[in-house]
Amino acid sequence: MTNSTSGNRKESALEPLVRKLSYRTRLDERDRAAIMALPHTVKSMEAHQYVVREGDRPSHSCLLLEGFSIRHKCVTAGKRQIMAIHMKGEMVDLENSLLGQADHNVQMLTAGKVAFIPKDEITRIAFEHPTVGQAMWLDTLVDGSIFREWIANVGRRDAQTRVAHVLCEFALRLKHAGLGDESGYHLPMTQEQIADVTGLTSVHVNRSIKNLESEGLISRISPREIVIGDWKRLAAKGDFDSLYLHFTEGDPALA
Amino acid sequence: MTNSTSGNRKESALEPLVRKLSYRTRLDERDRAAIMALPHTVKSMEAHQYVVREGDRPSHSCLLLEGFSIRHKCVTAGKRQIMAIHMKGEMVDLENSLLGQADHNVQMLTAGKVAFIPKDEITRIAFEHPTVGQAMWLDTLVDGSIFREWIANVGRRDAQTRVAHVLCEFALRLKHAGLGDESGYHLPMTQEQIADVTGLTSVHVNRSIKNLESEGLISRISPREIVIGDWKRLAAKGDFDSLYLHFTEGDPALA
DNA sequence: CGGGAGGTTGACAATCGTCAATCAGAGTGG
DNA sequence: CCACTCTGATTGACGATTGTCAACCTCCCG
Repeated sequence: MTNSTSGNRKESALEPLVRKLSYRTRLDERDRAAIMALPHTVKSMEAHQYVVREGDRPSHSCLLLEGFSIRHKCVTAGKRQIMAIHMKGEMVDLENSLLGQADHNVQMLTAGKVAFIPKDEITRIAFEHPTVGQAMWLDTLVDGSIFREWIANVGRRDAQTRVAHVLCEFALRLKHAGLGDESGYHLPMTQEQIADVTGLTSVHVNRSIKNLESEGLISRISPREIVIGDWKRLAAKGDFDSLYLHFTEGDPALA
Repeated sequence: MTNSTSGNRKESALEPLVRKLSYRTRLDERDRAAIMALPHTVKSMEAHQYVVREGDRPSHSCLLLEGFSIRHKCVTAGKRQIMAIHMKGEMVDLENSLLGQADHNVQMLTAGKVAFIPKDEITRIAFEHPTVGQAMWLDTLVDGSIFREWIANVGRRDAQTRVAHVLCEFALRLKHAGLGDESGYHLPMTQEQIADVTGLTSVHVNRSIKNLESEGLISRISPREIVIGDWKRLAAKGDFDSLYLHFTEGDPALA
């Protein structure tokens, strides 16, 4: 694990955050500069390494620069539920740092890099640059929208539909992050991890994937290389409507 | 249905919002006055009446003044999932109004009153009074925390545990809203609605409740009058830890 | 008194979980 | 190059939780 601290040089590691926040909110030059100038530490993380643990009182908020991370909780009987998956450019710990005590774990899914920003700096920039604050707020609202869809996914869809839905969400989010497109992609998770996303068992996830395959909705080069043959049919099977991702929609009043 | 518009008289209907936001964030007099002065319309709503429908482009954000409301989505096959329940003093529509297009429905569970605030006024106050903006942001983060817990609830707990967990959450939230305490309360929902919260069927919710009753964890005067005999045992059965409600915890940096 | 919504119960079916064995691929050391 | 090992994927047999269907009950209200 290597650390590197940077103040506000021209090539700030926080550029992905500027890009992310600019997506739904128009930021002016001073806003951008203020984000880039946020003090931070970049840390290389190994796969499975914890970023935050439930019960912690984090002093920093985290921005994911490379790799994938998950949020999860453990319930009684040793079961685990994954509540979110994050990719390049996403803030993975506003919740835990701003709310005081972490109510869930944040863990690296793959190796990657994370920028740690003191939480006081987050609240400061939100106060001094209200537009930046609103942009982060909007981001939190989109996270909430995804949480709601996941509640519906695990609560009211059957196994095959759940898995298909997750595959669809991945496709669009990876495309949005510049990591693939809806014709196919590399799944960064094991079937057991997909099980923890969908509230199923790994055995049943395997069967569901095989069913999708036998119905011709997807094919696989290797177990994790997903090829989506017919996006529309897969989306229909997965009861997938991308509205909840709020990609193209934004409030013009905030632009 | 009666309407009444009020500008910024002394007794603003928005006082519950001030109280709510003050809970985790220290607001000064100007912040409070600005909230109270927000233009709004108060509307009496009937039970089952929709506040926002999926696909709408709401022009107003809503504050629940009296009664209970739910957020829900419909999935294929006519099934429905309730993603949130709201009570007095909660903003029930920041998500839908700020994100442009509504990704879910908001519907009254009981009769009640709702204050409609133009969404532009919400973004304006957040910009002009950053502390108020941060308070609303924090509120959004707490909502997100509850969403995450619900994902875990429907994803990884068995039927009886899910129902017990929901009963526990209700008890504490009703107490917090000044509507009861953890010794018991009146449930504002039918068993079918509890089913839509827990991802079960009404028949199975009924069996789960009866089981909780036969184990002596709760008793009922009538089907909806819940008496919690032993809070600790019920919380244990429901795998309930109130941390995720973030009642007592707040970031001192934001106070 | 009648109607309706919601609650309760039983019999049976289906989805999904558990257990356990086997397979496939990547990395390691000899 | 070849065992060896480890993790993850795959499959089958069986069991358990939960859903479905349908009946009946209870309470409230006009």
